[in-house]
Amino acid sequence: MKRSKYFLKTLKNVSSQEKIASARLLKQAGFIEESAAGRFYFLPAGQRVQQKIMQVVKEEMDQAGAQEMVSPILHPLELWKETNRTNTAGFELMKVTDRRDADFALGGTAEEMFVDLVRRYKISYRDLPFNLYQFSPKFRDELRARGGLLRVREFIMKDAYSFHRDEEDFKVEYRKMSDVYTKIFNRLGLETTIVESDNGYIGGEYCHEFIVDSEIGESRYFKSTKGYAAHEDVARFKPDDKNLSEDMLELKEVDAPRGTTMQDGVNFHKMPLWQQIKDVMFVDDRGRYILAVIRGDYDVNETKLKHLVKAITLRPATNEEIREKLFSEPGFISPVGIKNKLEAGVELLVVADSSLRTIKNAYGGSNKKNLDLFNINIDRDFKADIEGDIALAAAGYEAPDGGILEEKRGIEVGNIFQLGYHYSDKMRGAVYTDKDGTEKPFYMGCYGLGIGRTMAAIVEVWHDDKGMIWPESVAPFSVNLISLGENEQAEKVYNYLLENGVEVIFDDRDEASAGEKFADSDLVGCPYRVVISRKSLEKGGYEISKRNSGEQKIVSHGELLKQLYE
RNA sequence: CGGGGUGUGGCUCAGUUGGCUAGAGCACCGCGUUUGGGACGCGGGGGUCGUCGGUUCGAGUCCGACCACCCCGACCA
Repeated sequence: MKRSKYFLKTLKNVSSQEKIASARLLKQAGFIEESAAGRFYFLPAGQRVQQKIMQVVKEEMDQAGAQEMVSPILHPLELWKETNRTNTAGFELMKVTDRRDADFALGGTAEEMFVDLVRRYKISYRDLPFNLYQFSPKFRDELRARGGLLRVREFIMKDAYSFHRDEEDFKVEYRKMSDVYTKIFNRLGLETTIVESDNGYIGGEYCHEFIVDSEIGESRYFKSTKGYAAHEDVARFKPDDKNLSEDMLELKEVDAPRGTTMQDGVNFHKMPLWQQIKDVMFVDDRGRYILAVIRGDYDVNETKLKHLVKAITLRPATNEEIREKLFSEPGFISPVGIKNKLEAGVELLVVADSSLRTIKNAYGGSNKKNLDLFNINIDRDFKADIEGDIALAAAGYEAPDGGILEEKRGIEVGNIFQLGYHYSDKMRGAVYTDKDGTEKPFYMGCYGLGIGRTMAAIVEVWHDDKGMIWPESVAPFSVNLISLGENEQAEKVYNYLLENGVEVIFDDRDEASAGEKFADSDLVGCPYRVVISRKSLEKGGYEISKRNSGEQKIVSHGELLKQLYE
């Protein structure tokens, strides 16, 4: 490709507001251009990169036995109603209506479509397992797009869906996909951490995200010094035992004219924070009151709580609700005796965090203003409806594997989900015929990979103050050939490289100065730069330099190809 | 949805207490000179100042509404 004719307009000045390197560089180098917020044009150079990323993904997916296909982008809305995702999808679903008033969702993910496809056939256990995937535009009406390609409203995603007889068979595929993803990202120049994550509205049993560490990433996760890694929403830790050797003392009420915060309790009673009980009242989507009870030095993890009580949404209860519906007092809520006063029709679930088993003789509120209780002990003084892990992890805590948790930030570039029977249960007829002649639901998995976000992540990792530094696997061109007043010789080299299958962009512009060509070359970031000038010819050939190391030397015409393939 | 901010040639921005024909740099076009780190000279084209309404002799500038975009938060595979 000749630069003089290539639709690549690099910019000298780019908005000072753009602080994220990948967004700034991709725009400045003319790879992408924003249409409306979160919707991007991929210009020729950007599209070359995008296609190369897709090519790597395709090669590895095919190698793993997955089969590429494509589904419609408009999904019949009835399908989303079947799985109730019109309400629970985490992103606002975009809808369109056709002239006959038929409603469609603009696909943000395609579980329903693939299940709907598969259930149209009579599938035998002999057909299983299989894994179908596609590259297709996805639409998500995000509240806020940000960071160039990092968070957008329209993007190309590789999404794959696997169908299995049972969990055991699924697990083979899940592990395989995990390996495939690691390999894909490595080929793209990215190191990823596999992080346990929340499955969110997709449902299913568990999932993992692939995260590229980066300061500007939006995903926060915890990593143990011994290897365990989990998203902050689901990260587990071992609460340390505090005073278990103490004897249980008698429950007693004490005057406590104090403020309503945890710290007020500590200051007033001069007792440690961990010995206090923290009580947080929520209301869920069904109107149930949920009292989360946890050790005072920990915080409640709403995601864990939501899963434990099987709620779709949670909100904090208001002070009025606490007083008028639960007959308690904000700042003095207690699990002790709170259920005794409930009116008919008011449902209250007491959820205790396992950390309450690490302390004895706790102190805390009494459901009455300015009165506290001492020596509260679980089981003896109150019973939990549900007991489990609802604690928010933090840096420095002990990880489940015995290491110490460290807080990390990163960009989520892919994820893999165990869907289990989530979709095949909800969608009628999503069954195969087993060996014994009975119909059984599919056991499923799905596997997503954002192409544009991966591109942004590559730039975040691979750039310097002059521009991007593309790994060879995804560079728009391998060679940026620059002629400084030696167009005739350069043209020969250009044709020679093309004939030998080298992807080259030839900067043949007469009107651009040497400095401009060099600056552009650094900005665009092709792995190799080859300069042909009077100076290089005098030294016996062409100057070749590597973008990633800056290493530079003069090579003769005959050595050029060898240098590029080294 | 809450808080903050910005809308002026394609881009980055200036434009004073309301006052002459609305400016600069970059980009673009023409001619010429240039080629090892974002060249130079001369000439040129391009703006209903986000939209609508209001105040005024007069509005880019003041007021109101709306729209778009950006940042923070909420939210979020």
